[in-house]
Amino acid sequence: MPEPHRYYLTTAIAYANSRPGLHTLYEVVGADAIARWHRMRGDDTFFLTGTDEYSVNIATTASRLGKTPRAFVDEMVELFRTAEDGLAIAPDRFIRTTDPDHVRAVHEMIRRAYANGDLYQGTYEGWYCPNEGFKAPSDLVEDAGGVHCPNHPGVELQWLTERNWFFRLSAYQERLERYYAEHPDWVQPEYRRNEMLGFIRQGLEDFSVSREKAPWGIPFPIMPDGSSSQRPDGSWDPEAGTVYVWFDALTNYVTGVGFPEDPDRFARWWPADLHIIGKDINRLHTIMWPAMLMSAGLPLPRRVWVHGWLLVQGERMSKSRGNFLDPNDVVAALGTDGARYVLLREVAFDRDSDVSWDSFVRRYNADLANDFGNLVNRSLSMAGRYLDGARPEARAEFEAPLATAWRQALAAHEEKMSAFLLHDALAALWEFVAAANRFVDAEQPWALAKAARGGDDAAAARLRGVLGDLLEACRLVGLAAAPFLPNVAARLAGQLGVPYPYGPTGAGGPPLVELLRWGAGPTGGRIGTPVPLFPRLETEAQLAGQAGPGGAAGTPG
RNA sequence: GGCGGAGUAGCUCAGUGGUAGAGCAGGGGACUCAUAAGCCCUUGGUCGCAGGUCCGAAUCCUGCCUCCGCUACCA
Repeated sequence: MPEPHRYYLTTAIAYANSRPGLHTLYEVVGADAIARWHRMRGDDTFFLTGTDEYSVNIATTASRLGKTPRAFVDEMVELFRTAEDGLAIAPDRFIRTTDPDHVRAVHEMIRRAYANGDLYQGTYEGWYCPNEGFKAPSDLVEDAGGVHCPNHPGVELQWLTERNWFFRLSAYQERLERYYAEHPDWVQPEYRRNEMLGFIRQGLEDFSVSREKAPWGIPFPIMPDGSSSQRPDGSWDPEAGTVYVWFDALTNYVTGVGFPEDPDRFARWWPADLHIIGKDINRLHTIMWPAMLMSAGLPLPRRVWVHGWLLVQGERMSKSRGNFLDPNDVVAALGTDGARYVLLREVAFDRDSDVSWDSFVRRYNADLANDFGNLVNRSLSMAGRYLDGARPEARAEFEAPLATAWRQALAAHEEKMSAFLLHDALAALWEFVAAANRFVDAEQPWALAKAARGGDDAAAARLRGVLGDLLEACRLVGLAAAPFLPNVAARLAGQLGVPYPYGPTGAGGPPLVELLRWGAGPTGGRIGTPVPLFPRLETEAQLAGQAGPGGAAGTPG
């Protein structure tokens, strides 16, 4: 199958209610690596991420801090962008639900649903927890004192009645089931698909898409009588209420690529190739969102990938639990590329994984400092010492044992990347790194060098071949791992004395597959000065010191 | 409660009928190019429990125990 010429991928937009946690940016780091992989392969890539900024809670928090909601989210967004910069995340657009074009896109989605007969006025009523919003009866606990929210037992519940617009999700059950049947892998991993299919088969209820009493939101564009809620002066009639935040949030995926104002751009990028989301919002993305798109007459995304959570001692890392790591601390301790690597290697992309400072440091030292970093360092040092810094060429594929190992490693790596198993994709590359380290000990270049100095021409030739193979191995791993290690990849190329043709976001060079062939590097030239790419981290205590007070999760003591 | 998944070495996991595996962590060794890294060897498991089928079960069947996911409007 030919590679698609364009690739559009998204993350869920992050809820801008407080500073970002590592567990939130994990998803963005994974998406960024996939985006870079596509850019380097030569695909025209559009990577969208951003922030979800409307909600009653945000308005409440802002008010408590004496700020306007807008001023508050501006501050939060700045924190997200700074943390993402630290992780070398390079979106093609950072979308905010407060962006003006997004408001217009949401209005268009609402109008289309209305025109399609999928919106009607109804009444929503139920127990309302001031901290969490409306609660389903099954989510409440009842005792002698009455009914309360299990998460906020001290907060008194209110019985509220809202007149809302409802979306006719019930009308989409069959169409969704058919879509699932005709696109069996559109939700992955498979068990996540099965959960949603089971949910659909239970029958679907309509859901509300407006809120009467949530002023911090996108104005609902339609009055109860079906007329526009926009007034002559351009403002929106507050009587119409606001758009339910999930309807708003999901729409960001089409806003980001030009809906509805730039039809050419939208036609080029939509449907999305990939939505990457957390398992907690699976239903929104694989039931509600496709129904919204069907209603609007738009094609459905090709794939939704549901990743797992970061766990701390078996519990979900989250801001409310307070057991989260600050991404800035992790970057300070491990570096940008080190942080990206340990996150994506240590956490399985298809399920939950326990993380800790200890596991990060061990992974960093074992894989980056000891295995790969040291391989680069020892290979360059030997070339500098034994060959006077002249860059030796790799041997031909048929006489280079590492070339065979590379072919296998690359095939495994690409298979895992295509399946979004990022941790396994890295593991495949690192098996090759281990093979290269074994190769050094098997060949003993220092012994060859000694023989060569003694006038053994065959040993001298073999030495050049062995070192050429090793530098080639380093070049190949550096390039293949570049979506994960974008900064180090460029530095490594400099040390190896080979060009690095890709730009800061991974775009601009030749298709990666060409440069990943054994022997595809330039010939001749000189190597640079070896400088450790990943300085070894000595102790956890040292790390904890660097990490500061925010680094609570898994810190000893 | 219903549906689904999992329990294998200290940790994370692979292994769907034929003499228990990997990585990391732990122990020992030889080497020296290297970030005291790398390489080689190695300790360690009644494969959740109890039955059953089979010449043979981590693997199939039954029951039980434990854990997890989904079971609709915080985002």
